[in-house]
Amino acid sequence: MKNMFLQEMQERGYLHQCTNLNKLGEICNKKSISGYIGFDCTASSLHVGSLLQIMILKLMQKHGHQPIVLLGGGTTLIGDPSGKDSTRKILEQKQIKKNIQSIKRVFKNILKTSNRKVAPIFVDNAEWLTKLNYIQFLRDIGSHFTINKMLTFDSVKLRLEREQSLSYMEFNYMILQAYDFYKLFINNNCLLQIGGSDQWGNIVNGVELIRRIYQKEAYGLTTPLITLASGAKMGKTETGAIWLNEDQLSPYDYWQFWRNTDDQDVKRFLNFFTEIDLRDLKEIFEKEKNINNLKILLANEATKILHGKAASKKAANTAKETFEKKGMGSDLPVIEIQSIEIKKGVNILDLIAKNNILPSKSEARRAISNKGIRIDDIIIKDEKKILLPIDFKKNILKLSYGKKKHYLVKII
RNA sequence: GGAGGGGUUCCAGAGCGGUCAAAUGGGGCGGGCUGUAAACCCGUUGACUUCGGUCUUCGAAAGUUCGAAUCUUUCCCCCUCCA
Repeated sequence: MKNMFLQEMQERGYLHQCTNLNKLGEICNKKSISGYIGFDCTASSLHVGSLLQIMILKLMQKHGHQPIVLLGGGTTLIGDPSGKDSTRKILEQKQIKKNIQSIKRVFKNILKTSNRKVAPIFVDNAEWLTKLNYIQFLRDIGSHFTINKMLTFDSVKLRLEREQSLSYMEFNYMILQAYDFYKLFINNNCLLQIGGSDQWGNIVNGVELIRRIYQKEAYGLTTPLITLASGAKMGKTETGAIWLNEDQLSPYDYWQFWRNTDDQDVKRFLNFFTEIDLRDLKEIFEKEKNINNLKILLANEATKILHGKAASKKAANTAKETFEKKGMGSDLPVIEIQSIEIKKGVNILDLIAKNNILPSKSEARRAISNKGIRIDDIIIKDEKKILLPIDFKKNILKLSYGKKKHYLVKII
């Protein structure tokens, strides 16, 4: 008998590997379990690369299981060597604490918090990792790991094969992650750890540690690595990461990110990043032949999950207003100028550079000579253009850089 | 510990006394085509500029020279081989 939760995991494409799928299914059928995913706290916000994991936590809730969000305040002090060629710069504890606070907000937006049974539990592994007694830890936990085995894990093996240095500190990462699982198993009765496919080794270590110490079975499950049709990893566009925190990426820009999805990725992403029922999705795919409508649907739904219905609608309306009607959407970023300044005249280059539309005047000049700057959809040809009150209709004007970046310049 | 190779602009990688803000490729950005897609084509890719130029960059510092990414010295870092 298949379990609904795992079945949906599979159908949505979230499932890559599992230590024991059948057994886990049986347990999930009998009772609600809690499972955890660990998140790195290197930055003050997660980006879309972590979104799939968060969707899984949400899916757990849907099926009555309780998600545990482990914010790795302790492990971030060490740095996971998985999938990395070089040691990351080590952050200070204070910064990590700040990051955790900031990251938490996203989970509170996305996950259901009202129903106590499935409300997410937040834990920070700094709580236990920073208090470990070294000798005691080596005796209790370290004795269960053999170097022979550890050397075979990809995270270590690849680094060594490439002859990239791996510090002893990083080498210990997998043990710490195994210990996390062990801790949560005892403290929170957490039976399951989920992670990206690069976490498989780390997860299996946890499962084995629990088996060694308690002769009990815990479960591990990984998700596939999501790549874009272009082959790039998700979330790290060169323009800047697609942050989940609103203060680092506006709902409008987030909506745009999804709207600009590659054709080839759209259906997959609707499965991954929306909560639309799978049967409904199937029907939509059959009926809707205009791929752009699917992209809009994706943008609407994905933005709704992160920023809420109202923000999603607003972003969609702004997009419609701006791109379809060539007008001014209200959700476009606003640049304010003092009316005294505008009476004196504001140089277009200064305006662009000072408001970070482009990083320097030189780039602004270049953009102008490449026909990349428009005011109210008219190409600016003169880099010496001075903005004066007559350029504004009703104290407002639309400044565009390229086809997609639009700003409202307002006189205040 | 001994011997050698190397650190160049976002990345890879040329340059090895002036013609170097630095070839070429990738990536990015802009334009064209289109559908706010992909592919393709074109342009652009240190900063400031009164568009004449000016200023800051080739691991760091000091020096040689009219002139240094290029030569010398010291220092820092990485790699390879031998022990």
